[in-house]
Amino acid sequence: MVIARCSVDYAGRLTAHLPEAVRLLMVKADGSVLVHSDTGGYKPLMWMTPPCSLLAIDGVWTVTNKGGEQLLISIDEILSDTAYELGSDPGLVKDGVEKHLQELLADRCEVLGAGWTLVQREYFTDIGPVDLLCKDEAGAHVLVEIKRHAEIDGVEQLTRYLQRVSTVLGDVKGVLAAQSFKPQAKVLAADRGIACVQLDYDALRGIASNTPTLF
Amino acid sequence: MVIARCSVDYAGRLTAHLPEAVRLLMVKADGSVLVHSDTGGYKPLMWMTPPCSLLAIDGVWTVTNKGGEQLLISIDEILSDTAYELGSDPGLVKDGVEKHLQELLADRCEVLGAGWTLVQREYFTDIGPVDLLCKDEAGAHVLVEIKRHAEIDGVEQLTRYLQRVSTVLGDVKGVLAAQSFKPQAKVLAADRGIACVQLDYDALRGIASNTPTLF
DNA sequence: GTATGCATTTCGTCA
DNA sequence: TGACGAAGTGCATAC
Repeated sequence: MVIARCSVDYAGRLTAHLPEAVRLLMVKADGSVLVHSDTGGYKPLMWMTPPCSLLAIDGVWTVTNKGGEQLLISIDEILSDTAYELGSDPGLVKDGVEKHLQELLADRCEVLGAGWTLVQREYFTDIGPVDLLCKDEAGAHVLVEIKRHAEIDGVEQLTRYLQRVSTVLGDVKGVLAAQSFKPQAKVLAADRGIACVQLDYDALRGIASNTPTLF
Repeated sequence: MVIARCSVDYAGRLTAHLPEAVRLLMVKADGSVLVHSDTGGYKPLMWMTPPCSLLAIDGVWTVTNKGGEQLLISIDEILSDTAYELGSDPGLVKDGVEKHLQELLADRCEVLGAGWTLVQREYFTDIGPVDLLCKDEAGAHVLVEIKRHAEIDGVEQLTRYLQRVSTVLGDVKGVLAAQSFKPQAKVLAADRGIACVQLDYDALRGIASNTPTLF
């Protein structure tokens, strides 16, 4: 970890240049290099992802990638230079993403509609897997696409599935299930006869006493 | 900048947990906090984007967001603690992104087809701007969508533009121009009568001597 | 302020 | 390894 006044150039998928300024240079154990400023969130100003090699000659660091991309760091003054062995990191545990929503809904697809039953999770088509294949109370097939936040892409995706699956299963309905919806997604879904069901993650995780809002 | 043995918990848009290990904690001037391990590219294991506030009590850092998201860092042992004022950073200069491709193509849309002329760049429709509106050698309108890497979404996008614009300009052709294509994008484009033109960025930047591959 | 589209997206998963 | 979809996406820009 080096704090230095430096200028940086990147030549790879694009070209970019950073004028001279004081920045934080981080070199990780896997060889990756990060150039951070004192603002701007978690994304570095410039970086090189592993695997890559670092060559330091005459105050110029040359970081080279497998694909021939290069990061050139010209160091004018070093203000701090520290190094630590951190060791390997234990993995992190996540919860609340789309896959989890899918598992919950698979277990209780009755929240999508009274009397609905699950036929298959991850129902496979040749253009990709459909999240849920259900049957409604009348026994008709329904494709369910699950999103955390539904946007226009989700509607397009489900539309493609519906077209594809209808050639196999005949007439199929579509349901877009999400915790929240963009207005445009709702409009496009309505235009294509796709129902939108708003999910309540906490309610799904808890008891099936809550009925999702239907609109 | 602190190197410490710590465990971290995040509760916000999702919940996540990091067991105790030695990690790098970075606190930027704008208040954002980054938790880095020694591997894994430029993305931190956990983070909080500004604006946010940090409260340190009894070896527990509590980072809180405007939206009520929280990052809890329990520090068991501090191995290093350094601080520097970096000052504001001058902006960086980029080159080679989609907008630049668009400018280059606007100047020489003849690489899309012999005798083609530019009608308008950023041609506006009520569902968004079309990158280029051209006329081919026969005087027919052509919509051009430019991508660095063309995927299925680009085809969908251009399809929507074509439908929309055809109600105004009558019959319109579509061209998807990109430096590279995903196979699926090519197939779907062909299925919808959209031509794909592969671009050579270096050639575009240089002399118009190179003819792009047409397929 | 909200919606839209790009990103050196990065990152995982699965065929 | 390549392709495809999700992301605590972040970020700039147009409406």
